[in-house]
Amino acid sequence: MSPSARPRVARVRIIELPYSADREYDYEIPETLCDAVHKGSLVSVNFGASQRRIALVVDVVQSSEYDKLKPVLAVADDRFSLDEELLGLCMFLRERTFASTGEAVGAILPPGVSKLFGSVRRDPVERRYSLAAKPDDDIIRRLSKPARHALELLERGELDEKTLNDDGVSRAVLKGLADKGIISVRSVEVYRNPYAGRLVERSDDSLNDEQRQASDTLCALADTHEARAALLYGVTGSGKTRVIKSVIDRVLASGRGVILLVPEISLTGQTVDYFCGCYGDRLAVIHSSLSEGERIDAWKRIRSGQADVVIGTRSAIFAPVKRLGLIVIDEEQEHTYKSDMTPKYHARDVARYRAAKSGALMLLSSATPSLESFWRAKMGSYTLVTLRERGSGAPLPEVLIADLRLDTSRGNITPLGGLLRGEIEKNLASNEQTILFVSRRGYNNFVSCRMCGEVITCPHCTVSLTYHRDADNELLKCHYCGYTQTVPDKCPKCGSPHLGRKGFGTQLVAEELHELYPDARITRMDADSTTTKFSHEQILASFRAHEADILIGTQMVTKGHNFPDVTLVGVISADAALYLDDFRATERTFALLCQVIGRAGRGRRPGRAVLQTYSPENDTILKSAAQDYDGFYDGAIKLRQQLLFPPFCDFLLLGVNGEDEPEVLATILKVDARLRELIRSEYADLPIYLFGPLEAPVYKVNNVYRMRIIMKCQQSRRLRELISRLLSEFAKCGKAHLTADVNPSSL
DNA sequence: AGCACGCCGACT
DNA sequence: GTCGGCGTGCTC
Repeated sequence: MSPSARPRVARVRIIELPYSADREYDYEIPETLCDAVHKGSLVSVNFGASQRRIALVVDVVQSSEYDKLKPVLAVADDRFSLDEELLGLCMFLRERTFASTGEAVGAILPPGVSKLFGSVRRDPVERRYSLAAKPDDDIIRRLSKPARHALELLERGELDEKTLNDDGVSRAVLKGLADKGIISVRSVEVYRNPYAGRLVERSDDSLNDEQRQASDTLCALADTHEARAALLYGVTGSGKTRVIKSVIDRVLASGRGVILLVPEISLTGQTVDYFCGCYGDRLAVIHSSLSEGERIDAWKRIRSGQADVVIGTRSAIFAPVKRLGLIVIDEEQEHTYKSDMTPKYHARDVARYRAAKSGALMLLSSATPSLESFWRAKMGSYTLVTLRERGSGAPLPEVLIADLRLDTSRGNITPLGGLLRGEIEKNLASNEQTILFVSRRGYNNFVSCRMCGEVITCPHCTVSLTYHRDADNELLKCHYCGYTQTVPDKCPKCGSPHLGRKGFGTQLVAEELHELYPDARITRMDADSTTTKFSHEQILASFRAHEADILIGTQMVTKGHNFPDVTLVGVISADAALYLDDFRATERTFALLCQVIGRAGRGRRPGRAVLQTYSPENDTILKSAAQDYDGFYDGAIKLRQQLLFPPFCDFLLLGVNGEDEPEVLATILKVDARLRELIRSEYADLPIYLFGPLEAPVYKVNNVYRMRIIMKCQQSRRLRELISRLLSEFAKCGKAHLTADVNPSSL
């Protein structure tokens, strides 16, 4: 062997090891695999006592300190290995979110990692036929009728089997011709793409002066090819999508790729359609309800460069886009961008990392930005680009605040107060459409005893059950674990038969409306009525076609749909989300109300909105009624600063979960003691406030008990080191599991 | 996580 | 005397 021998040692991390064992191990690369194994390869190895494991190669080196190396046994399909950029991303994710390497790889790669070995997946192929040799007339004469027909069709060029079949040419005929050498066959890999061939009319995407200016600013940032971040802030209807489209065009024209994140695919059908229309085959759509095959194919199209625009939900931030030039996060404040399952990442943090690595522009877009992002924009770390005009020229809707206390004092206990009923009646009379928004968060629609006050709760979770009614059943359902039971005829605690429903959900509102306005056509849209894949789209399309007068729905109805005939929007309870014990409650309420209000009057006729509330003087409600984001921001950010809340600090949530309650309690106490000890000694330099141990707001879910410690701190390498040590020490406890979540979406 | 090793109780 | 409990500890 010459001294310049090829590197023979693979430095790997084993997939599916607990946090404490997740470090680097060295393996020898056998001669036969030398060319195949590289940084980012997935390999199979024996680990410990002859266990076959999958491992990620993080480096390839000349030699190892360790002298008894085991060999690398096999290498997985190289199309699913990580390139330098994705490998870095994987390590970033591992460090920032305290995920194991396996969990990080799982988030980045499309198929289950475990499926990379074992049975070989066959790529789906399609046969294509074309003319080979020009047959002489004599032959032609001897061919069957369908065969001659096939030749005619193929005169114009290559065709796929399905098209030929549709034209009456069977597989057998084609095989015959192919055997005679008259036509040739080739197999091409096809990609499963449910969005392929979706026909969408191109819409007008010209820009007004303000939009043009915004676009110019953003394009200039993208053109620097340096890591940049910007916030596009503009009211509903100001044409943010058009501006985004023009920046995407610019980046694509420079030969670079784009990722566009949306909060939820099913709720953003119009946006997806719009971009399908713009980019056709170079677009890949990624979201959670793709099948595994579709997901793998999307990944391959992106990795190979055939698709250079990706639109998708949170996980699309990991798409292997080549020469990434732009990452757009639409509706940036939405909490769906924060993953609450391991790895517990925020898409915005991943975007910032990727933008930094590839010299791309990260563009956040919103009508009601998160306080964190708007603050960063004001502080200058993001370029702030503002759209003030409503592009359509339509004025903002008139907002009426309905004081529900007036109705209650008159003995009216109904979700529909007098003011709102009056407006609905006006709309019905003039044949204009209405949207009613019902928030089902919090204690809506539960059953309680009128005598002792007992609330019927789920036996597996510490939440009340929600009342549902279909054709002829009355049922109580748990929205956390799915448990269902019938409505009891007497109180389980005191035996009283006087059980009553409190609060209201979409169903109750729908029933009330039916009673009040038997002739009105009413549609309901919520998690119960949209169980099948495209039912959202059907309901929305039918409503847009004015096949119903009133649409009742939850959050789903608030997203960017354009309904020109809607002139009235009603919010059944504007308070519902205000008093949740979460520090982002007001911010969410504000954004939600602004969005709902924005649904009204997007056509020619002016719109109006009715907000029903028990606290008409509440500042958040007043500010949202005035669509005054800037005013809301000023107040809210001052409060955050006084209380030292994000963005002025970070939260880190340590949780202990387990089915054995005493075990969970014992473990959280041990974690707490150890944490305090570390903070007092080795990590005394870190500024940390500890709260807890506390029960999680929903203490038991699906029979899992949840305790937590909340840390107010400042993200840093050293803080992560502290947490990482804690996780290594406690991850081994089998019966109660310790997890960490940095800046969780709610506390 | 697995799977060894290891040191104590009830069985062929 | 052995089989088997699950408490530590290691895995290139």
